[in-house]
Amino acid sequence: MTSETTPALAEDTALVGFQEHDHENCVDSALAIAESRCKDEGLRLTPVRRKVLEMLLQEHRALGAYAILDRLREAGFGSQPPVAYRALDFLVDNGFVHKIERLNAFVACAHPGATHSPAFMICRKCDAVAEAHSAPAKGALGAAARAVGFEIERTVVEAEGVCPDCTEKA
Amino acid sequence: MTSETTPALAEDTALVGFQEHDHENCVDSALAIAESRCKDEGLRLTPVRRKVLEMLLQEHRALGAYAILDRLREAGFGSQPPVAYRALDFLVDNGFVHKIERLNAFVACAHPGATHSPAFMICRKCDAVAEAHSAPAKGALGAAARAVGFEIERTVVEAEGVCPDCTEKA
DNA sequence: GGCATACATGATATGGAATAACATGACAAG
DNA sequence: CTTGTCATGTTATTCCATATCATGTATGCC
Repeated sequence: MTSETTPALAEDTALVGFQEHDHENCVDSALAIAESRCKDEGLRLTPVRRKVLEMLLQEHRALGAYAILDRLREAGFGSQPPVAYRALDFLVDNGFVHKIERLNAFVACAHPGATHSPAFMICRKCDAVAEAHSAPAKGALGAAARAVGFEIERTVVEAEGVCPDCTEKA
Repeated sequence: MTSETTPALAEDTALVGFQEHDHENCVDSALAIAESRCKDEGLRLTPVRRKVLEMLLQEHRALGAYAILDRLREAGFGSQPPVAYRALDFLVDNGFVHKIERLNAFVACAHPGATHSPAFMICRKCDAVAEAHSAPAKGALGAAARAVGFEIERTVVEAEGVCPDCTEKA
């Protein structure tokens, strides 16, 4: 589901996911950014954590916790659920990885470094996931929240539909 | 996960959204609306389905599938997972119930009758859930989708935070 | 009525997601 | 060296979800 058609579109903003890109480079640079950010902020990007991030970057799609666990086992790490969940917790808490609630699965963040409130487009045919930015608290939801006195701390925004590749094939 | 600490519903009022209301009446009228809509559209609101809807309306908060299953068992229905999931599928497909992805749980729709794309406010302290309307496809996400050719069919919008009651208590 | 069909339910079994609880190891600070 | 903290590992369990097959029930058609 990665690489294939799709012309280059305004690259540097919002979208990564349904477009071609230099994959090798994107994995390496994302890992480098993660390492540097961890160093700066005193976070420990340990081997398990790094491995999980690396494989999510490599796959470039959402992986379930048990798929991650399988790969950890193959790589010689612990293979019980908490091993994966703890690494994922760390990565999610620090913004390196996002959880896709709709799929109960995880993807590497496409915009590392930036603090953001992500939105996702999920293809129901091929499970490809693209990350965009959202500002849900500024629209109708934000108004509703203010009206009743609800304090928004975090938002989940996920659009389900069909990606350009799958539309084309059909 | 959804805590089972409901004090008996002796009162006629409970929290919808985060506001008081005439609970008895709201359950009855919602059931009536559902029945009438099913009749109109040739849908079969069978006993299991009706029971599930009724108990979600009664509880007025998100219930997990197995909590629902427990109640079905008590009411003399089948007690295996598919029984609950099939009823829930029917109710969700027809807009009587929404699934809260963040909680892997289900709530009765607060705006029956209207076709809508709901948004939710979920209190992380007490798990209360309020429903609002959203139009995510009209904002930044919609623009991003159009830009890459992603066809949005459905959206999940869930805000996590603290409800007015819990804010007050703190 | 008898029959075919579609749909609803029931029961079994299994797979995947997530966490509780407890033990060990590595390491830095005092 | 001891203590505290954080990361990892392991066991066990609970909850969420679906595939599969069998049975029942309403409906419409001949």
